[in-house]
Amino acid sequence: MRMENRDSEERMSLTARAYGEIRRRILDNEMPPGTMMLEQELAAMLAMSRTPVREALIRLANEGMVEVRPRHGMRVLPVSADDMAEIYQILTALESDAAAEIARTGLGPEELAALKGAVQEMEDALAADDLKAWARADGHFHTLLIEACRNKRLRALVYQFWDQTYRVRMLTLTLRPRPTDSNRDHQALVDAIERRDPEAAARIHREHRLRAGAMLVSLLRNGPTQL
Amino acid sequence: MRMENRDSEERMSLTARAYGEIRRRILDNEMPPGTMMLEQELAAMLAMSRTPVREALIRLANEGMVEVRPRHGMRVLPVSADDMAEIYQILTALESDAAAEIARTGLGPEELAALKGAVQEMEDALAADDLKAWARADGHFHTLLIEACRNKRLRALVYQFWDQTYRVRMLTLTLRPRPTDSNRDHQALVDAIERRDPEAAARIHREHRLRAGAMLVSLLRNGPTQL
DNA sequence: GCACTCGTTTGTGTATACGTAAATGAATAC
DNA sequence: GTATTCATTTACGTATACACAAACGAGTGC
Repeated sequence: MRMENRDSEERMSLTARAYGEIRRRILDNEMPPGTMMLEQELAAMLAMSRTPVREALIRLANEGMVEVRPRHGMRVLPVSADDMAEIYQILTALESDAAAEIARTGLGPEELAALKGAVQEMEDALAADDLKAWARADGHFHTLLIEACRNKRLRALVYQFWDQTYRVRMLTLTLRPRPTDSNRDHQALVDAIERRDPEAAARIHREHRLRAGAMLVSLLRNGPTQL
Repeated sequence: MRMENRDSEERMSLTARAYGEIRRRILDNEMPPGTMMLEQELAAMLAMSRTPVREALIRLANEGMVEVRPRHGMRVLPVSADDMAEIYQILTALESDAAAEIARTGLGPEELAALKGAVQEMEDALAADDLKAWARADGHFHTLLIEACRNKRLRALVYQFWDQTYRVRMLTLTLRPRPTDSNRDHQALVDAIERRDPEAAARIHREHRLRAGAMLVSLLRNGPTQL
């Protein structure tokens, strides 16, 4: 049980392990924003030498998760309201374009069914007042959608920026209003894709993300702490 | 004479120098697509040890310029027609969104004047049949424009993908039709920004990039070699 | 108290060392 | 001539070594 996971982890390079492990700790908030750690501390924590840690940090820094400051080690980057606004502008542009492309190309019946299933998951979670499950279903929906995009570079970018919003979304989950209109958006988006209407798909997705971004930004601006 | 340049280069870290130098050689086609080099060869070429070279390669690989294959060193990535299509889809989405934002925010008179100056440069170059100068002016225009975008993450992404199209644009410069309609697009875009019309700005930029992308893709598909 | 100098500590940037596994090629069998 | 095995080479992944410069703090002068 879960043997394949351990196996695959064990045959990965140390650099890859360091990257995955540090990233996981940041996303899980085990290393909250602002956390500073020296290369040596990370190396000790992960039971390896500084070399693979440094290489992992270069990637994480490129992806905007951490900052490497000359003498103070790595710092887990906080996500300010302004950062969030920037990230959502990018996600909005990329994802709405992807939605248009998907609607133009069309989706197979099983893919459409999967999307509808995810929408149903969201409805169920909302009915059960299970916000955690709702967030999972929401992630599921958007993952199914973006995976249907043929552009692998675009997919990679979207995943990268999702990562950067993950912590904030998790931590604001209980602060935001019930996501009823979010569910409505998703249903409308599936409809637009099903009827092969690229303009509508792009517009719906754009407004969906603009609204989500604006809400998160305002929560961050009014909230006490910077995440 | 160019002393400041040497100085700044000399106080850079070796990793930064390796990154800049390898990137330059790739963009200038001194290391054409497909070129394979071992870490040791690069290190010898740049008169440093493998360590900074490896760190530079990690960044270059993240940015999609090279591929690092376990035992064959680094390989300068070719840009296929499909790659170009992916990159232009992303640039189209990001830049047209940036154009809309700029039109919404509005530009100061000196920024508008600079843009108009760049358009004039393009006209002059085209009149003089100087394609090199035209490409420079075109780059100048789009740089001025994207620099007006407040979103630094978006700017960085656009620069990164421009880099990846640079070689192809240079090498196809003489193969493409005279860029008269390109100049017209730029003039129309400046007008849309000046009258603060975000929808028009986005639409014009979108179509401008879609056309440019389609042209490059078709040149690559019909051309003999992959760049 | 406050600024300033200078020695000390420490983290990093880079070079180097080293074991391992992939690639290569020779030698053999058919 | 083709396939297979095995020894050799070699490029890489990782660990370690080391010099330097930044940060820190004690001590000094005021």
